Amino acid sequence: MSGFPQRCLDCLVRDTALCSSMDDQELATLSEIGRRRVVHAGAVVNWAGDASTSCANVVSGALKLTASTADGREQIVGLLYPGDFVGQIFTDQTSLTITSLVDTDLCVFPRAGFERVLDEHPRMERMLLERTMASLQEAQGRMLSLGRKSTRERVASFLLEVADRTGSRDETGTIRVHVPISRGEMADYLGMTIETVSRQLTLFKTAGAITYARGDRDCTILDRGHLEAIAFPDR
Amino acid sequence: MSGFPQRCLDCLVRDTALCSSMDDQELATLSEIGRRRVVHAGAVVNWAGDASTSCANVVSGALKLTASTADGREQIVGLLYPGDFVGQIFTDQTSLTITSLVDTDLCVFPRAGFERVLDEHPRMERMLLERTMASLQEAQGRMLSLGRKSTRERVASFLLEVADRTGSRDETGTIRVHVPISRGEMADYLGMTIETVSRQLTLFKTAGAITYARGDRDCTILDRGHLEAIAFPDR
DNA sequence: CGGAACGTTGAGCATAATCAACGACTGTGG
DNA sequence: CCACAGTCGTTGATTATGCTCAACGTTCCG
Repeated sequence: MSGFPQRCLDCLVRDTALCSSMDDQELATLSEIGRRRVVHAGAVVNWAGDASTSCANVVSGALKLTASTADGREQIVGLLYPGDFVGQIFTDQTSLTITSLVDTDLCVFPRAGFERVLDEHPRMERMLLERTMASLQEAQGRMLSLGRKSTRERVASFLLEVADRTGSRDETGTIRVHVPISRGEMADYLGMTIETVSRQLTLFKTAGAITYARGDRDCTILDRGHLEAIAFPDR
Repeated sequence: MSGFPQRCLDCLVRDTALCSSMDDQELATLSEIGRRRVVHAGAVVNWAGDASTSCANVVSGALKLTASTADGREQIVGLLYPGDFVGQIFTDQTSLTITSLVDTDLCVFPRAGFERVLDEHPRMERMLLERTMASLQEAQGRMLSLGRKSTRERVASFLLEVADRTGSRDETGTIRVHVPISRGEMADYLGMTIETVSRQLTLFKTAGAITYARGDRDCTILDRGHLEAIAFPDR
């Protein structure tokens, strides 16, 4: 079957990634230039400053995007999940370091080829535009958090954010949440130190709003209202 | 002369705004739906939460984009200058308050009409995509600043930023800078208080890196290297 | 068993916020 | 013309938030 993208047929993100803007016919052109790549946990996919030669869709797993100062301070500026697009196109140099948080599958495209496909597929370009705008809006919310919220508010917001993305609610109203990152990464995401993250979590646990086993990345939200009241103070 | 956009002919941003992606012919369709609007200093152009019914190009002047918490804390998430595009398209509700910093001319389009023009003009859509990506990258840099830099570093970076955008250098190497915003707005931009901004500026003045008349928005950078060393510490 | 990585907790400290007072400048009204 | 209030910026004193430094417990591996 000529050019029919076998690999794409059973792809986990066929209907959520940028590919979902293409029909099976169109997908052939994209499929031709894409290659699957497995990235093991903790590996750096791209260093800030590298030439921008490729981009990708996240198929499974998770990535973090970090910006850093010359003296080594780090800020996580984004977390990416299956279906998300990664890469800095239309520019020759990257500004972010990309690291996998867990074993991750990528569908990688050479940048030049991807840009050519984009030229010819307005629906995909539109989808990318909408997603870029959504990322920008998310970034604006995070600027508000980083600039104006207390550490307590930021930790509470973060837990709710993760709960909304991946949490599963049981019949008693408790929400099981898997926090995909370490304390250190939470700190880098929230613009604070490991110690402060740990202390704030302990305070929430003491207050009965959450529980978790010591050092564990699984967390149960017992009192969502409590966290919401802290994350979004009305006055 | 059929549909030839008279108003656009002598437009100050004909060659820098999104319009620069269109030839005179194409511009007619955009011109038809655009209307000039003058916004006086301090006026709110849009409140966060309003329906997203229009968008615009900044023709002259300057705008600030602010995000805020329910209890009134504000963070400036962007400053817009002539040639910049304003508005949240592809979404029905706005999330940002837009305020003019000085008397500002806008070229306003109804959102629906603008989106239709975008559908039909891939070069303009591409330009908007590139600009949105640039805004996102800028936002990522600001997340790093807000999350990981000291107030001193942030104020120094800000002065350099403004100098690079609008500063004029004279023969002795000093740079005249007009800071387009009040101390309060600098604080909102940099995620700190008015008092801290003032103190950091005083420190730079005392150190001989800058001068300014008390309370003035015009500032002279005497020692760019000093500010750079503070803004970008190497170790 | 030893070491490394990670998380927690405590003590002390520094940075920046808060609270307060004051000076300079602007525009208004007497 | 001056008195006045209002806004904005500066400066000082005090407080609190969150960082730094340090110690220690746990878990996971070799």
